[in-house]
Amino acid sequence: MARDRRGGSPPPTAVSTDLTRRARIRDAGLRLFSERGTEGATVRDIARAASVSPGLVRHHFGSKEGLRAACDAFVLERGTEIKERALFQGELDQPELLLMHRYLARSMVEGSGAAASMFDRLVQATQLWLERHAPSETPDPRGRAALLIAMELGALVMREVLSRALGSDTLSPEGSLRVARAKLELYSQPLLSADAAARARAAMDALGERLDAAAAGEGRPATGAGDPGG
Amino acid sequence: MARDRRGGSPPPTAVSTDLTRRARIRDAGLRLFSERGTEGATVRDIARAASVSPGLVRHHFGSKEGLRAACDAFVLERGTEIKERALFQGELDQPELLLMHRYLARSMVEGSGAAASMFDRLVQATQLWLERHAPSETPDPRGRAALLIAMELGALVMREVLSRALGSDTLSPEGSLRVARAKLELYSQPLLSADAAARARAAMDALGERLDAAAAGEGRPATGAGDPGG
DNA sequence: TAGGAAGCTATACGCTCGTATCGTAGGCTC
DNA sequence: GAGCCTACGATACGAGCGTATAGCTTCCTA
Repeated sequence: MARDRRGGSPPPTAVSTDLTRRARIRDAGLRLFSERGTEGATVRDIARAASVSPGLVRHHFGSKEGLRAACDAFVLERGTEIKERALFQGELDQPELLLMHRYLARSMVEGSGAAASMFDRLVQATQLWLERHAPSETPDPRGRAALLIAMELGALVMREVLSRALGSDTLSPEGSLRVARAKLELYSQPLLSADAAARARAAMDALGERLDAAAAGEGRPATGAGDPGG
Repeated sequence: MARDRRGGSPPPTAVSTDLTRRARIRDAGLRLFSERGTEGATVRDIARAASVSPGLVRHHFGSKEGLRAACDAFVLERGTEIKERALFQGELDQPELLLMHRYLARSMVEGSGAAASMFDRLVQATQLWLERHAPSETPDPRGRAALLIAMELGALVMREVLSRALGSDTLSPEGSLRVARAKLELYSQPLLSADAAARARAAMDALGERLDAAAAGEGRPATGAGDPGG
């Protein structure tokens, strides 16, 4: 992925950016995949966005799926690096980080292969964060972390409707500040009173026992309960 | 949408279910749209799932978009009814409710028109729920509710990766119980200490002031901060 | 300085999609 | 029972997709 500039019809002048054409294609793929999904983003569109012929996409990445895999790999590699920089050096307002997030969120909705491993990685990091900053004697720390990450990413995926409902773009400075404040609100005070929580816990324990009993005798199934409002 | 049964190639015998063919198409659309998205679900597949010719889809709904609109309308209408029944009569384990949820979540990811209005409706209901059960002197109750709903739906959309990470299907009795417990955990105890919350709040206030100042003089933008682990 | 390798475009093939059109069968109205 | 409306299937069409291939240009190497 180092700098290289060779042959081709257009004479070797700088073309819009100083990136390799290969890198330009990858970046365009990253952006269009996260905006429109794997199906929605066509090779031709990606090529156009990179100011390149569709054939070149195939030349460099073999196939659309190949480009997809390359994007996955890139996010997996650079993503963690960028995220660490953001977390530990406070460089939070990187548009690159946002792009990675959006790409990941899309991938996870669509169930891409690399998305799953990235999700696992995020869950593990979150679990560590939770153990350090929000300890709890929960019997299922991994479940707690996984659900939190899924919900976090959800807010990103729902960006469009969320923006509409709030009246301001979630990605704009004002909108993201508003979301950040709301998130702070949600994270700093419990939604359920100790009373309600205890009642819900009891109900779930009962359900769990019923489930265990059913497992032994192939009884009727039962689904979850107890979420506020949604 | 009443019962009707007229002409057609197959003699008037009962076909697989007792639903109108029109209703069968709508149901298949509901299912396939929520499983594969608007692009992923083809008219031919939907027709096959409904044991019907592709032409009949067009006949009844005009176009694929028409079918989509009909599904939206159905969810908008029946959805609230079902949800109310679920909430107020405790009938939580309806597979129909789950289908509606999944359809909605997909719609919102894809930004369908009706999804937006449904989202608004959900936000309003959640806001009421929050005011009653988790009062707070937040300056932005609507923002809090909207974010909560977006995150709730996110967990649904991320079902695939979430299931993979947890090791058990989120929709199975065991899996959904586990998710419900994790959710209870998250909702019943704050993730941020009063200390950390105060610090974050101060940082956001500072950011907000900087933003207001910039608004007057067209200064440089700045993006949000302060989310745990994600 | 000849020749192969790499970057790149242009063009075309085959497939699948949404949609349009036509033909047919049954029920309703007068 | 003639005429018409509605339900429905079969077939076809054009567009857009991913992909294959051929050919040109430039650089590297021997």
